[in-house]
Amino acid sequence: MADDLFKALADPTRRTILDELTEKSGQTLFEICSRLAMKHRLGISRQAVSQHLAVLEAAGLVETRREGRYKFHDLNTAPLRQITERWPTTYPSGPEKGTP
Amino acid sequence: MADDLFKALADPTRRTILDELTEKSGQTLFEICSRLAMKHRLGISRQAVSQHLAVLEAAGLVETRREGRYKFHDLNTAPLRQITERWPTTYPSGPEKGTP
DNA sequence: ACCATAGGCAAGTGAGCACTTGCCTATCAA
DNA sequence: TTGATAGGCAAGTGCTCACTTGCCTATGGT
Repeated sequence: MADDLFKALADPTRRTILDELTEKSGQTLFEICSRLAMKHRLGISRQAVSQHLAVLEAAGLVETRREGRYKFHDLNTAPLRQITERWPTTYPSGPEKGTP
Repeated sequence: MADDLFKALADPTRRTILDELTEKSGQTLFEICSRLAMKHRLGISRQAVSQHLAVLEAAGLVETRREGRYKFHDLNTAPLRQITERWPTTYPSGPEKGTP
């Protein structure tokens, strides 16, 4: 459902998590937590990050794989394509297209 | 700010408005209202649509121009580009636009 | 002038969401 | 086993947001 995708992108913390996974995919929950605290100065609980990851996973933006007691989170940007497919972005390389 | 963009996309009614403006750009408020009622069976007040359009305009997705007592709303999909610029969608062969 | 049309402003309400708190399960090392 | 690490589940709280209600302004036709 497209609803899950846009709802997942609506939160700034979730977008920061996507940024972190873009920089390094395959992180664990605790790894993401400490990165958010260090780099972004986000005082956020582990449970909150876990819930964010669940929302991102429901949107298909994050995929998970378990190995022992670790759960790794991988980024999947494929669902983002349906955005520009739904509302095509007119690239400025085209000829005079009307918008001044 | 990117926050306005994703907040604007978070609501399903606003996304439907973007769909309508994609189909026909330059509609007035009442035109959008009646289209939402007819085509999408959305029982929604005029004020609600007006507030949605304000949010879309704050996000830069809709631009307006006044002519007399009419206010026309035009779609601008340019802000959507920053989404796939922020999280690049992995295309199989570089920045080509052709679908694989 | 009148009146209908097109749109704007502001306060109030209800529901959804982010976040916390607290407790529980599973895996690995000593 | 014990203890520490990695993660999950569920109820509660505060705040944001979508929508309504009501009234107001401006433009155009007759």
